[in-house]
Amino acid sequence: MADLAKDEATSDRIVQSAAVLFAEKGYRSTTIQDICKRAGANVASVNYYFRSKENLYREVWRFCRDLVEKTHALLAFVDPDPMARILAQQAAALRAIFDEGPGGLFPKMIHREMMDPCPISEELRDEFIEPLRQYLHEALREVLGPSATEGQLISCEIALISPRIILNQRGPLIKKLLQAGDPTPEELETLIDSLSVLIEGGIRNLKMSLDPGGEE
Amino acid sequence: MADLAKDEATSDRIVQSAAVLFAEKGYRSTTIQDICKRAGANVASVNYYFRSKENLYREVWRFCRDLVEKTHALLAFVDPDPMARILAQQAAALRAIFDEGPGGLFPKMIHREMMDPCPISEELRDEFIEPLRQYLHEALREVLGPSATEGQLISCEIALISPRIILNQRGPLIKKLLQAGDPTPEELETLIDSLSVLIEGGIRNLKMSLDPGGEE
DNA sequence: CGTTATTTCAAATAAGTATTTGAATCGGAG
DNA sequence: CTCCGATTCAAATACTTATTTGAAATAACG
Repeated sequence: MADLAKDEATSDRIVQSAAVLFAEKGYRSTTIQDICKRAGANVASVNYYFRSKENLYREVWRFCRDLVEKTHALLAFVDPDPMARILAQQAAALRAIFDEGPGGLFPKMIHREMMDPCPISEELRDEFIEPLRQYLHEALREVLGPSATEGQLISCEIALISPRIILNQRGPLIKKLLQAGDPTPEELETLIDSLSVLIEGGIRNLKMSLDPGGEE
Repeated sequence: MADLAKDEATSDRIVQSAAVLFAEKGYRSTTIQDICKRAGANVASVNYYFRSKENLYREVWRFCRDLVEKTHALLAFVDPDPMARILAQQAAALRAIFDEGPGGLFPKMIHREMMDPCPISEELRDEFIEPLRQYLHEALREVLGPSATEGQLISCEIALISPRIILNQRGPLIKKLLQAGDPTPEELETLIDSLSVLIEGGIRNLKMSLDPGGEE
């Protein structure tokens, strides 16, 4: 039987290789052959251990989520200031995108999935993605108050999440904008800072347009 | 010989069908069979008239661009206030994304292309996309002044362009956020308004962080 | 060692899609 | 009408990629 506890079992190597490739290129653009080459395994191994590519994808999601939960309990520390929570989540998400290590995998999977539907999108969204979105939604509601419409909250969510997705994708646009390949750590901090300043000013402005005599 | 001037020549029907499908699903996800079915033509027609899918794609770009130039001369009217130019471009781009008519095709092609590289990305970017980006870049420079770094300008570009791309893609995220399918015209205007308020406040905040004693 | 279960592998199969081909059809010029 | 080039078409080809298969290699265990 497959001894999954052993160090370099083939099925483990496949999950790990697949995680990196799915996070980087998405479900559809990653072929079984790529995965197996990287894992040093035969093409038949994926179907031997996981029955199908789709099933391997499910496994990879669990693997990445468990990785995150093992390292730092997500959202454990809750800042009382909702704006601080929003900005912290944003900064963490952006940093994860450029994190080469295994901690970056789960956010990358999420951002891929938001863009490019795979055959089991629905299932994944409810289990892995929706909770994080809810967290953001509630923080926004708290910042903007009861007079904000749902449509306005959604606009904020779009403004927050879309840069993450775009930066994660490393598509033609980003390649052009970040000419010199990936940003250095300092450039990354600058980027995160600027995007924070933009989003914070944006949300403040929206709040002001709702509630001209704001309390401050 | 193919009489392209005639009303419903097959090659015209193919270009038009292809434009709609490429704009909606991107280069890779659109098959020649889809295009031909929509155009009521045989699968061999694409290669008969255009030699290859790639070449048809080039043709579609020219077609969409010419469409735009015929209807409203792009960027012809230049507002002296750079912030107004930025917001106008943003609103126009967002509206185009939900425009069912042929005028929406060109922006949709651009937004697709920024996300999903096709075999001739480089060529297209230089010819069709870069001029629009330059326009935005210069307006941002004018708003933020000489003390803004290039990195900050790029952050603004990302904040502006990424919501467009995400909304254009109609991917899983947007499907979830805009539950009831496409927004009604009123919802669309609300969305555009909110995003405008967000971006305007964001850029103002960034300017303020550069130049604490702003002239106003 | 020998038997049995597990794992690996190269090759076969299957399914999707772009491209090519050669015959059939159509439409206008003579 | 007849002929000829232009167009359409169904079928063939080529390529990519997921999946299956059956045999060979390996490990487990008596």
